[in-house]
Amino acid sequence: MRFMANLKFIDTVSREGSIRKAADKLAITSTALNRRILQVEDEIGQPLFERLPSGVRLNTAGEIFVQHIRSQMADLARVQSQIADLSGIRRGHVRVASGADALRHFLPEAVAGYRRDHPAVTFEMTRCHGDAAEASLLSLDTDIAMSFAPVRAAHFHVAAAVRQQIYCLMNEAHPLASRDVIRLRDCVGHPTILPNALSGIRQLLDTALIRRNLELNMILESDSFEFMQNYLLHDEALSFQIPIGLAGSVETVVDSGIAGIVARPVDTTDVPSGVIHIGYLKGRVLPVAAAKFLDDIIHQLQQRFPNETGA
Amino acid sequence: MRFMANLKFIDTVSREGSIRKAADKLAITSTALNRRILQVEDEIGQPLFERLPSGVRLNTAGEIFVQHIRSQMADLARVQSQIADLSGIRRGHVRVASGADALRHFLPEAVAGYRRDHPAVTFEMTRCHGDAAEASLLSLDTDIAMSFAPVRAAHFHVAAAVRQQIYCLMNEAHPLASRDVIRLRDCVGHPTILPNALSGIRQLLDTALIRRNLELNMILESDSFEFMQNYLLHDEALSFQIPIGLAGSVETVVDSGIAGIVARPVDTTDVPSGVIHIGYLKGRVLPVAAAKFLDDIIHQLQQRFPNETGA
DNA sequence: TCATGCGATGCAATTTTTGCACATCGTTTT
DNA sequence: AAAACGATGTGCAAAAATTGCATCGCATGA
Repeated sequence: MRFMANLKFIDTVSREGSIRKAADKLAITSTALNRRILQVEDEIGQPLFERLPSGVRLNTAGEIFVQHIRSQMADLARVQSQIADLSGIRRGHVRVASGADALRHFLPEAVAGYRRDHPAVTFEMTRCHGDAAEASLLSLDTDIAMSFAPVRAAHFHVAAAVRQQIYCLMNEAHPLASRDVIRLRDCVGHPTILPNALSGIRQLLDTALIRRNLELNMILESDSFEFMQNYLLHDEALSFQIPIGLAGSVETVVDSGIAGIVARPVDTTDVPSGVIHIGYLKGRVLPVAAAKFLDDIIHQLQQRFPNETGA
Repeated sequence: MRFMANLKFIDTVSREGSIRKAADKLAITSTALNRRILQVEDEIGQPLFERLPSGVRLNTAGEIFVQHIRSQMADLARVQSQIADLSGIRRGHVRVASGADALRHFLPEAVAGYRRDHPAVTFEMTRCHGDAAEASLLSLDTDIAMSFAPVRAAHFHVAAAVRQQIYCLMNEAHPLASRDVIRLRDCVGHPTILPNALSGIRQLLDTALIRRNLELNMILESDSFEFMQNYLLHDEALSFQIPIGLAGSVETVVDSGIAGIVARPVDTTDVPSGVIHIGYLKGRVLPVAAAKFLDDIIHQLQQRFPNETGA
C-alpha cells in the first residue's frame, strides 16, 4: 500500500520509540526513514516527535496525528474488506484479543469453522487481560475483544455477554470428585492451584474467600491454564476454570476435556458467576470480515450457553 | 501534502468523470495521472473505475473507496486544525453552505468578526438550497450548513434552530407601508416579486396561498434577494424576506437595510414562521476552526433573535 | 574522558515518476 | 461508409525523487 507507507512509517517509529529501530523493523535504512519523517513534519508544518538522546517520542501534535493515522489504517482495512466482499470472496484480517480461557478450545474451534467458509480471511489472536484488551482496542491494534472481567463501558461496545459459573477441576481419583457440586469450604485444606491475580477467575475466588473468611492452600500460581490442568494429572490438587475454557457443551462439562480430569461446578452462592464480555471499540465500524466473525462467535455462544447469553 | 496526493487525485478524477479533465485541473499530464490511478487500483487489488468511451466512472468498489477518501481528507483537516490550535494560532479552513438569506448580511458580518480574532482561518461560502446542502455535507464538501427549510434529520445534526417570521418588503411610498402588520389578503392585486420555487420562503408562501385560496400577482421570480430588493426601489411592488436576510436587529427590522425600502411583518396566522437550521453531518467531528465558528454564529443568533433560538 | 548510540546531512547511485509520441478502441460526424 | 474525434493505455528517454553510505554534532553513561 504505497500511499499509506509514510503514515505506517510514522506509526512504527512512534511504537518503537526510535528511528533506527523502526528502520530495522521496516527493512529500510534509518536515513531514508528519517528523511521521510522530516518530510511529513514539514508538510504538517510542525514537528511530530521530540528528539531525545535515546531516540524520539511523540509530542502533543504527534499524539493527535498518530491517533489519526491509526484510525485511518483501521478504516482502510474496513474499506478493503468491504471491497473484497463485493467480489464474493471474503478476505480480510481479523484481530482478536481474548483471555486465556476462550483461547483454549472455544476460539480455535470458532476460527477454524470460520476459515472453512472463508479461507481468504486471516486471523491474529492475542492473549491479554482485561485492561490490556481495552488499550489494544483504543490503539486500534485489535478489532474484537473478549474478556472475563467487568469492562469499563466508556470505550467498549458490548456486543454480547455470557454468564459463566466457576468450575472446580481435579483428578478423577480426587476425594471431591464424587460430589455433584463443590462448596468452597470443601476445598479448604486441599492443595490448590490458582490462576494469577490478573485473571477474572482469581478475582472472583479472592473476593469470595475474603467474604467467607476462608483461605485456600495454594501450592501453585500460574497464568497458563494448560499447565494447571495438566499438573492435575500428576498430583492430587484442585484447580478452577470456567466452561468456555473446557471442551464440550455445558451438559458434558463434567468431563474437563482432558482424560482423567473432571470438572464439578462450584456452588454459586459461594462464588458468584462472572460474565464474559465480547465487543469492540465504541463508535467503530468493523471490517466486514471482523463483523461476520463477531456474529459467528455470538451465535456459537448462544448455542453453547443458551440460557447464559445476552446482548 | 505528499502522502495524500494519490487519494486526492482519485477524488478529483471521480468528480471530473475523466482522467484528462482531472489531469488538467491538477496541472499534470493525463499520462502520469492515469498511471497513478492504475497503480492504486493495483494496490487495492480491484479496479475502482469503469472505463467508458466518454471517460471514467466509479464502480461500486470505487464508490466505497472514494467515500473513504473524502472522510480521510475531512478528518485530516480536522487533525491539522487541532494541531495548529496547539500552537496558539488558530488556522484552518471553514466551508459553509447556506441559503441566500443568511449570505446577505448575517454571514458576512459573522465571518468578518471571526476573522478579526483569527486571521489565519480561511472561509469558503457556498450558496445552496436545502437538498444540495445535505448532499454537500454528505460528500464532505461542506463543514457547516445553514438552511431555511425542513431538514431530514437522517444525516444532519442540528446544532441550533432559529424561528423566522416572514416579512413583506416594499418601497416606503407603497400604500401598504403605513400598516404595522401585513395580512396576506392585503397583498393580493399588488405586483409581487417572489423568490424561486426552491426557496424556503416561497414554499411557506405557496402553502399559505393554497390553504387560503389566494393568488398573488407575481410579476417577477428570482433567486437573487439583492436583485429583488433593489427592484423595489424602482417599482411599486412587494417582496418577501426573513429577518436574517435583513440588516439590523429584529426591533429595527422595519428598516430593511436599504434606504427607501421598508419591511413589515406578515401576520403569522396567515403565513407561519419557518425555521433556520444550523448544523453539520451527523457523527462528524468538526475541525477546531469550524467548531468555533459554529459556536460563534449560534451565539450571535441567540443575541440577535433571543426568543427564537433553540438547540 | 572516552565510547556509545541517537538523529541530521552532503553526495553519489539508483529507483521511481513524468512527459512525449503513439497505439487502441468506441462514438460521432461528414 | 469512412474519417475524425476524444477517451484510456503503453514504450521509451528525460527528469525527479528516494535511497544508502559516510560522516557530523550531540547528549548520556561507564
